[in-house]
Formats: sequence, C-alpha cells, structure tokens
Amino acid sequence: MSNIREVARLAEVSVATVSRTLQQPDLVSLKTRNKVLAAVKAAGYKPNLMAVRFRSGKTHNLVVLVPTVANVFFARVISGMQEAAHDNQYALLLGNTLGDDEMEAAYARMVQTSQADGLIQLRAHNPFDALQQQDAGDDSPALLPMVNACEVLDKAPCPTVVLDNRAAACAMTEHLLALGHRRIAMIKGPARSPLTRDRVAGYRDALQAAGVPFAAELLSPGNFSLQSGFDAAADLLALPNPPTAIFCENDEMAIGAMQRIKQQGLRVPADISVAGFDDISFAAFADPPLTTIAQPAEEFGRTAVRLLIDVLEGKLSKAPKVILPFDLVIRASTGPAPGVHQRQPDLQQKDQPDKT
Amino acid sequence: MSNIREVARLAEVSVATVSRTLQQPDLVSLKTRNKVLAAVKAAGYKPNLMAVRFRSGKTHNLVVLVPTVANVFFARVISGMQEAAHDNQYALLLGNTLGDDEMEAAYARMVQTSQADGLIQLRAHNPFDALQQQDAGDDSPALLPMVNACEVLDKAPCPTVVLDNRAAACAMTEHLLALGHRRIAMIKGPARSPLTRDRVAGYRDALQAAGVPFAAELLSPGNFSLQSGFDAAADLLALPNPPTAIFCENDEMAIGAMQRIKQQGLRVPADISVAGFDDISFAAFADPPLTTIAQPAEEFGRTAVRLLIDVLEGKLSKAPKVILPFDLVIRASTGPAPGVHQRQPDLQQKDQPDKT
DNA sequence: TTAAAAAATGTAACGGATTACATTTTGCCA
DNA sequence: TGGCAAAATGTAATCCGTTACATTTTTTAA
Repeated sequence: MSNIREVARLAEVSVATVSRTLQQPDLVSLKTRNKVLAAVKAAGYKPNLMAVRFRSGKTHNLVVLVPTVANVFFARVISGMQEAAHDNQYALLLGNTLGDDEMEAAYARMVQTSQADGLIQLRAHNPFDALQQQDAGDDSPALLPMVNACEVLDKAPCPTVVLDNRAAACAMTEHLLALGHRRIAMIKGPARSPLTRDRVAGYRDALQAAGVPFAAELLSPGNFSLQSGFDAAADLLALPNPPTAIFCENDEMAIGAMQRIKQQGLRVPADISVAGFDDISFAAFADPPLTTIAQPAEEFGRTAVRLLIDVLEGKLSKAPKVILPFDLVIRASTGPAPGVHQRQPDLQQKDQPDKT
Repeated sequence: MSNIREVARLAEVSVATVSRTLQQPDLVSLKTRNKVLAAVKAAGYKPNLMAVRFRSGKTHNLVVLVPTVANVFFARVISGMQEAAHDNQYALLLGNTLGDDEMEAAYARMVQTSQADGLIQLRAHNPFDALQQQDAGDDSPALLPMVNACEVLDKAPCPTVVLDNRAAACAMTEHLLALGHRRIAMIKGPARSPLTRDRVAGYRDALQAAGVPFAAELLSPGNFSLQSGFDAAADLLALPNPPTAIFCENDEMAIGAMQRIKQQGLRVPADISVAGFDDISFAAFADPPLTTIAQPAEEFGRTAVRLLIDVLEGKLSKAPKVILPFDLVIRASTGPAPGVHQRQPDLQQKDQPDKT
C-alpha cells in the first residue's frame, strides 16, 4: 500500500501539502490540490487509519458489553447503536460477555490499552472496578468513558439510559388488576439485578395500591430464557392455589410460560392471563398475541452511543440519566380473570400483528 | 498514561530492554527482568496497542457484515464468531448493513484503510467489488482477506462456510411427502439469493423424485421476517386449491405463517403442516412446536473466524469450501396430510395429473 | 516599483513500540 | 589471567500521518 510520501513524490510536493489537501483543502491552491488529488488517485492512496489514530490517540472504536447477542431485545439495542455509531464515524466492537465479570474486565482493558475510546455496558456492573485504578491522583475526576444502558447500576459513575422499570411494571400490574386478577404471579429475572428489583417493586406498588396482599410464593425466579419461563410456569401451576395471571419480566419467558400453560390444557387468557415485557417481534406473533411493555430498544442503543460520544468529546460535566418512555401494549394474552364476566375490560384494543 | 520510555527511565534500562522483557523474556537476565517488571507495575504501564498495531500493521480486528443482527439466527452465528475471535485475540467489528451495498462497501473499506485485517460476509455479495481494485498487477493473486458464510456466492473468491441447502430442503420436502402431502407450498427468501435458489432446487428435487408436479403458484416470496411469513400464508390460503403443507425457508416466516393459519380457524398440523428452517430457540416453543432444519449456527461463526485467521496468516493457498451438517428436527407442526390415515403415502394417486 | 501582508508550501519533530545492528558485560577455558 | 564466545543491553531507525514553525511565493497598497 502506498503512503503519503509516495504521493508527495508523485505530485512533487511535500507531505504536508498532501495531508492538507486531504484534511483542509482550502489551505491549498487549486492547482496544487488537483495535482495532489491526481497523484492520490494514481497511487491508489488510502490513508492508513491505524497511523492516524495512533497519532491522534483516538481509535474511534466503541466497545459494547452485552450479556448475550442471542437475546432478541439486545439485538435490537445493538442495531440502534450500530446506526448511531456509523452516523458518527465510530465502529462498534462487540463484547459478548455471557455475564462473565472476567470477560467484561478483558474488554474494559481494551479501553485502557487504547484499542477503544469508550465502552457501553448493558448490564448492571462496572467492568472497570476489576481493573486497578489508573492515575487516581488526578485533580479533575473525569467521567469514566462509559455509558450504562438498559440494566443500570444504582450509582453509576457514568451517564445512564434507562426505562422507568418500576412504573412500567406497576402499569402492567394495574392492567391485570383492572381485569379482575387478584392472584398475579411474576416470573423474575436474575435476582441480583437492579432491573428485576425495580420491576418487582413496581409490581408490589400496584398490588399495595389495590389492597391486594403480596404472596411470596407467586414470585418465581427466571433467567430471561424461553426455557426458564416454561419451567417457572410449571412451578406456578403446581401451587395449591395457582395464579390467574402471570407477569413475566421479558417476552421470551412469557412465550415459554404460555407454552407450558397450554400444554397443561389451560387456555390463555380464559384460564390464565400472561403478560410480557420488551415487545420483541415475536410477541405480536405469539399465540395468543402477547400483552407486553414496549421498550424503545433501538433508541436505547442510539442514545447510549450519543451520550458516550459526548463524554469522549468532553461535552458533559455531569453524568446525565436519560429515562426513555415505555408503552403498555395490550394484545390478546390478557383477559378478565376467570369468574369476572366482562366487567368493562379497560380499553381493550387488541392490535393485530399487521403493523410491524 | 505512561509509556515505554517512562518505564525504561524508572528501571534505568533502555527501551529495547523493556520491550524485550515483555515480548521475549528469555533474552533478558533475571535481575534486569525483575527490575523492569517492578518499574512496569510502578508506572502502571500498559502498552499502547494502537502503537503496537500501527507498527505491526496488524489490527487484530475482524469486520462482520451481517444483513441484520436482529435476526435470531445471525445473532447465534455472531455469538460463535465472538467466541472464536476472543479465543484468538481478535476483536469483532460489527457491520449491520441492512443488506445495503453502499454500507457494505463502507465497511469493506475498513480493511483497505487498515482498520481491520479481514472481513466476514454473511450475505452472497462481494463488498470489495465496489471498491477499486488495488495493485492488480501483483504476481501472486493472494486470497481476498474475506470469508463468506451462510449465504455464499457461487464463485466466491475466498473460503466459504455453507450448509448443503439443497440437500436440506430436499430432506424436509421428502419428510412432508412421506406424510402424504402433495400440495406443498414453499415460502421463499429474497429472490436473488443463491441460498433461496438452492432451497427451491432441493424442494423441486424431492418433488420430482416423488413424481409430484411442481406448481409455480405454491412458491411464495418472503423476506425472512415474521410478517412476510404471515402475509405469504394469507396468499397461499386464498388459492383456489390451497396447499396442505407449507415449507418456510426460515423459522420466523414459519411462525408468522402458523399465526395466520390459526387466525383463519385452521389447525396445524391437522389441516395444514408447517415446517421451518434454522431451528432458532423460538421454534421449540412455538405452538405447535416447529418441525425444522437445525443449522449449527454458532459453528458457522466459529468456522468462519478460524478460516479467516488462517487466510490472514497465510496458511491457506486455496480457498476451502466447508460444508456443515444439518439436522432434520421433527416436532409437532408437521403431520399426515388431511385424508391420509396413517397409510402408505405412495398409494395416493391423482386422478388427473396436469402436465406442466 | 517596493515594502508589507497574506497565502502557499516546505521542513522536521512527534507519537510509542519494535527490532536490526552495535556495543558492552559476563562466563568459560586454557 | 588473557582472550574469546555468548549473553545482555543499548542506540537509533522505522512504521505513517499531522502539525508547529520556517520559508517561499503571491497579492495588495502606496
């Protein structure tokens, strides 16, 4: 591959002129500019971005730490990130960490070793914690080159992008309560996650407001996989006094749960209502179509990238906390509790899977 | 961040000794080595990988071109790539191209500009074609730093990893024929794709072998999305003589199609059998569980990465074509054709076989 | 026409690690 | 203990753009 000196030789100018022609054309006379551009073309010259970045100290790479790309929701988030990154001339380095702290630390080190400028974390964990703190004696404790999105730390040392999970879970629970349900189960995510904690809190808020006592046995653990929803539903159905509605913390678990319920010969929602969270594409095509909380997944990604770039460019002094809106999407998987006869089901607008 | 000169100063040695201590420790005496390592620790020194890579000319980055990460199958492939890349100290740059040639070319340029060493393409298209060919006068026409996987070009100028789509589609069609189906529809992928062409060919192979005439109206176009399966099924059901089985070229379309079929009041598989392709996680949790062709998605990713690294390291002289195995997974969405009562399927005879 | 200002171009240092080659130190044997 | 080979270490070039500063050319104004 030819380099800038080669081009300079061909155009019979200095390397500085070549560089300027490409970076700040108005500093170069038209005649010289044309000469240089011709030489560039003749030499098939492409600046070595590795060299540019080495010198500038900016890699224009962003690392994304995602528990698993195989999760449909995260895939959408990443899709949004990709879009925003591409628009800003950044590239995305994918870190599929499987929730492993060790692996996350390895990727975080890419920032320290100048392989990437910053990092986006989709899990409630600070990967820099595992690394020895660099120059702690700095006078200006700048923000970490990180953004925490979706599942966020309680006291994140960086900007965050988050949903009001508590309010969303509350809204869904209220929807179920309004349908007459009193025994409402929840299939949770991994226990230690703040996200799960918030959703459980919202669920309890709604129960309390309605004067429905909280029953610990209706809280079932899951891990966001189809199978875990299936298994948790089995446990819930085996209770002496099973629930009439199951609120799952994501759509995969809801689909798994519905599968189990139907296998048992029960009908959704006639016998048991099921609700999900996320509104992945499969939700609208589930049988019955799934009532869920729609999250602006792509917007999470876009916002996270934009915030990170702002941090990197020093445009932020404080770490903002962006709260994105959710939407209660009522489809056919939730209905009146058994025994409750069409008691004015609130705004029952089942949307067809016709619109994507 | 401290650099190698800082460490050299601290350890009172030359920069060369520091570099050797870290790269080829056996060339350095134990005493010096310890001194250097202490200095490294004291300075909190991390080699600037940007500099290392600039000098070595190797970025240790691989670009992945994927039509859409939101596709569950591709997400699994990427997951496998990630694994293999990480094992080999490579990082993955994600290129979500949405099937756009322009975008693909932009990512391919990253290889030319030394932002990445090589590229993996999951679509049947050579992104380097759009770029002006560099040094075509080379005496040794080396392999392109590219691997083409999943959806591959007919005459790929690089290693490929592929499924025998024709055989797989043939196997599934044979399964449906064995169940007594004679009017078997296929919901295709995008028309111009070799992958779709091969699957249609396999479908026709099986029909022909069974002496079942091919009917063009049973070939319905789709684009691998849930919605397109839904729409295509609607069209097929509206035919004067609708199919008794629908073979979809991926699981999403199959799930969409089942949704449509059930909405029409028909039963799967009692009235219509439905088969998919890919065996994504949702397939087993569909209602009914989906009969499909299982592909080793993660293995596609792993193999592609390994092959690419081999190319980059010059270990390959010719471009190998790796064919991965498929598996026919029979679940509950396929059953005997209506009217066929567990009998030998080949006793079925058409009264007036229309010649085409 | 000439001096001064403005525009264009050139020179060379710089960034951080690697490494060929040069130099110094150590180890060993006679 | 001298002398030589081997081991250890040092010096400086190199990778390739960018850019501060220096120099040359052109333009402007008097």
